Amino acid sequence: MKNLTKSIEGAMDLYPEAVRPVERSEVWSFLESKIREVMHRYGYSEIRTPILEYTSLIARGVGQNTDIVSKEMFTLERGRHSYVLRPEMTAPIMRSYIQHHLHQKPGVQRYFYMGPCFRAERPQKGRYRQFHQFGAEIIGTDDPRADAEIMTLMSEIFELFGISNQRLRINTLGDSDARSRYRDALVNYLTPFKEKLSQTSQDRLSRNPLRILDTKIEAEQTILEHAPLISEYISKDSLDNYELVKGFLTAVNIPFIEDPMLVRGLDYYCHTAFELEVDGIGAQNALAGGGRYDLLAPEIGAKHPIGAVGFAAGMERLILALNDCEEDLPCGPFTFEIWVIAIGESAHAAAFHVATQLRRSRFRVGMELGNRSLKAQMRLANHHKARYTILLGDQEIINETAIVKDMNTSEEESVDLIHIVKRITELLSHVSTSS
RNA sequence: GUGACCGUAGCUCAGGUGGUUAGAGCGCCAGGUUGUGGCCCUGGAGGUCGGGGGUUCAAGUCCCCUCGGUCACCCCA
Repeated sequence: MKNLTKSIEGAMDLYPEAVRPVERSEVWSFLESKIREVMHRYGYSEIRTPILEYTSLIARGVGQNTDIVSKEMFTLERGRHSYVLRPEMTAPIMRSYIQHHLHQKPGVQRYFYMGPCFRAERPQKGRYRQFHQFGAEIIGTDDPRADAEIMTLMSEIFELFGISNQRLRINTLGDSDARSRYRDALVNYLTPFKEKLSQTSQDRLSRNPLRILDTKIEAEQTILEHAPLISEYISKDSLDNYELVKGFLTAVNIPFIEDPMLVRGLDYYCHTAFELEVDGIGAQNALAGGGRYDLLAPEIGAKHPIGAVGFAAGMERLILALNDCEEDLPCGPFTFEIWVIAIGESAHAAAFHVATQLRRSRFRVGMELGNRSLKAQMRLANHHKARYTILLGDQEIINETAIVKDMNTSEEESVDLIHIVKRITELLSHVSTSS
């Protein structure tokens, strides 16, 4: 019998005060709000698309021969349709852009997103079956400043979180014409070495030869040393464009490493491609990646190419990279300004009333439910770092008062119940101005 | 999909070569204070040792299977 109280492999719960930062819900909301802030500052609006898409959209958009489509998709069949849990966000966003005629809006469109994606891989450090991506897209222009802006934005987000050892690697893949001519040249060069290549590389030689470039097998890297470079096949326009992108990056002090072997595993990329890596988060060291994808739109049904560039980053990997500076991440129990204590059942109603009044007055108020001793309730107030506790017992109910206790000084005062909100407001405004 | 290692309390982990009722620290609950937190002291709850099968007089410990986890290959965020 299957253990029913276990989440599925490679998918995790996020819950308060989890030991590992990557599972701690407070860490997630903290990071999400920071990311949102930066996105808004750069002028990006949030876009949310369904988690389910038609399988054909992803297959066409991402590319039939990619690893993602050929072996990593969670698909489900229902009736005559085949759906897929989205493995990435770019194709769905482009679909949405076309579907809602968003090109009709004035100016270029800037979008950001964050949410779960799914790939059926074996889980390991920094790689989960349900994982979360955040990213940004500029759609509607081929201006090289868009490429530079995307990388600048990406870099700033990681900089903001104190990730200083980031390395930005960039390359240009050229247009589709250059890519197909380069592809032929690479196949011509590699075919004589075919016997010396690994099985996967041999397969790729016919299906997706560019992917052989980022092999990690040393013998293959040696063979590739004298292979033709993609830069030799790229048009002058494209190279000029690449120079402009690099120039803009340099102008705003974004350091980068040019890597002519950098290729991307998704078919829709062309021209600018980039990857941001960092050490210390395991073998999956790519925090983010992206590039230009002008040809995605016609691939999924648009009449013409649509200039677009974007980046995608992994939330879980970001948190792993932050592990070292864990003191910057939220941890510990939820804190309250006020903790309301009822001593005995006769005080329950009054305590509930006081707590609700204060909550409606925008204070953060905690209260234990059930019948626990005063001592136990005080302990909870302390545990949650309440600044003041409000005590209500038999005597207070008779007098229509409450005891307000300052948890720092241990001083107590009696306050009429009708003035309780006013008094707490005074006390806490004093606290916030004096500290 | 392939490989290596690992599964003992809520958490972090002890439990040589099989041998009484499976332990510690932290956390949790209660008491020490008939209505007062943190510190301290005392006590308590909590484990089918991931699950199933086998070897044995005896299995947390050895063997097999299985389910998970972790890491790596591969690939990507």
